[in-house]
Amino acid sequence: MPRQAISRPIRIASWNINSVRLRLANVARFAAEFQPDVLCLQETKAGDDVFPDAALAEIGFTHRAFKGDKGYNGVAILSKIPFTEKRYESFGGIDHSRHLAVTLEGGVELHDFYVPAGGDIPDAAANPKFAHKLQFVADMTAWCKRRRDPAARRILVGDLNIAPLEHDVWSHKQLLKVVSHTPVEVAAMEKLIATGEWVDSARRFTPATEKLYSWWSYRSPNWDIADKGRRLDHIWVSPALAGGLKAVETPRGPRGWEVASDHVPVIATIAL
DNA sequence: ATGGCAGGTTATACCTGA
Repeated sequence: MPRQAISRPIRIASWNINSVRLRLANVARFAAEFQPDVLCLQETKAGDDVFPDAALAEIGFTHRAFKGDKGYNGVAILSKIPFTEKRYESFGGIDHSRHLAVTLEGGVELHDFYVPAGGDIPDAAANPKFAHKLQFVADMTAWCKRRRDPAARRILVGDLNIAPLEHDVWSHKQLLKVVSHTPVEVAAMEKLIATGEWVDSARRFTPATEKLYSWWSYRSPNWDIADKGRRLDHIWVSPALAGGLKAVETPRGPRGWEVASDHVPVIATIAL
């Protein structure tokens, strides 16, 4: 068979799975019900030696790339579309497995990020985890600036751990001092978006005036009723790809599955 | 205003997450 360019819109998903080994059944169910062509995972919590590579191949992801740390962090790109040039870079000055990139057949760069959560105290002087998070985002911004290319065909997905818009959180006012929605983080993310000329794909389809979440705490027993969510998970595309966006879904269902992750997947349908 | 849960680990208490 000759290699063919991708001729139909493809479905690219991002999901913080919070342990890929514990939630293999969730991945299988998601693959069956939502038919992603590419699934980018974060927080796989598995070193490469214990990553469930064969089980994910069984689920139908014929192409897989992964990089994990023992018990923490970890990113993976699972795909039914061939990719080349698996690579990763270090951001934020600590050698965590928080970035993985591939080039999809057809030449689109895909970057999967897991930005540090940042701890509890939103003060870089008092909380090294918050300082690390801000440094990580600043490094991403510098990286975008170095790689600036208006014609580039790029997709950046992941658990970016920042909810930038007022209606990306259940209460803007109550979360202004809560890590993930503080003004300093939001400003850092706005700078990153502007520098990379990224298009926030979900907000192309859900107006900024409408609440939209991808994460609900495990600590709220009635997560669906209380609905105190945040939109921490994102799919961004470069301007050259924005015109191909067909739809973005953030299904709440997977948050209610047995042994659920506290994040739900985000899925973009896009013509490349 | 607070506390509430969950996963992983050379585990059985403590770190992480957000």
